[in-house]
Amino acid sequence: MLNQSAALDLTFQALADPARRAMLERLSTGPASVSELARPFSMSMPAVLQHLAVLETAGLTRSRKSGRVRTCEINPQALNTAQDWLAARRAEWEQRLDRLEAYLTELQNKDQGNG
Amino acid sequence: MLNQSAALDLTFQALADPARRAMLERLSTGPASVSELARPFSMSMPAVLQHLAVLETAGLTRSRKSGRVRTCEINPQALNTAQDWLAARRAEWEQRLDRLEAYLTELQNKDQGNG
DNA sequence: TCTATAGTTAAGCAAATGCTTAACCAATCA
DNA sequence: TGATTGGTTAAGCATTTGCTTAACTATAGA
Repeated sequence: MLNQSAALDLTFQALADPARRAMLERLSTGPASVSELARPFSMSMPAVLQHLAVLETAGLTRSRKSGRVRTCEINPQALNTAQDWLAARRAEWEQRLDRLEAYLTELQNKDQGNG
Repeated sequence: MLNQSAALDLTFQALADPARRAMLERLSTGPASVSELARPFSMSMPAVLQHLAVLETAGLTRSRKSGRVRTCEINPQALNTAQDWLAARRAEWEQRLDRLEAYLTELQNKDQGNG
């Protein structure tokens, strides 16, 4: 079991590459084989394999080999970790703005009381 | 103007480091100076500066210098790009599951009609 | 059985990353 | 004015990343 921070490291790192995101985009429409995932890229097979390994290590995809073809699929649950973190940051920020607004309103009210 | 993919590269790459995420977490509670952001880390000042540069280049933060202190703040809008991409992937996946379910239901209905 | 297909491993390399130390500038403050 | 504080730049270095080619294994089909 990986701690939360290490999991986010792997997830965001995996998402930081356009080829890997393209693979995820393809996989979000349904499972695909390795060579099918490789097709859109002008990249050697080993390079594709390495990208897939990064995705799988991050838990963003799973795969199983049957015969000589390996079928990959997305693991949408893994997107949660990333989404939750982003949502939490936004929430904190909104909260802070709310407090700021409340404070400014309070100041204004005091001011009107004194004027 | 950066294209969408390059923006996502920078954003996810910036989020992939625990120190940078910690800085963003701090900033999501309100603005802070460089040295304030540096305090929690056992890391040289230049290292901190570099992390901040990565965040700012990705558009995740902004900063202004007044006197000799530079004040940084989060730019929550930049989180949108990342969140939107994740949401789109999830949506595509859900859609696919829906279609799959519809198809299976259809199969089952046909089967009952023939049985 | 021969051969093409699908994937895998190993080794190597250039560029990017994350850090360091050393040297420095500029705004405060005693 | 001289020292301290806050930040910045430059140079260097170890590690990681993203890719390559070459060599190899295993399954499927003619």
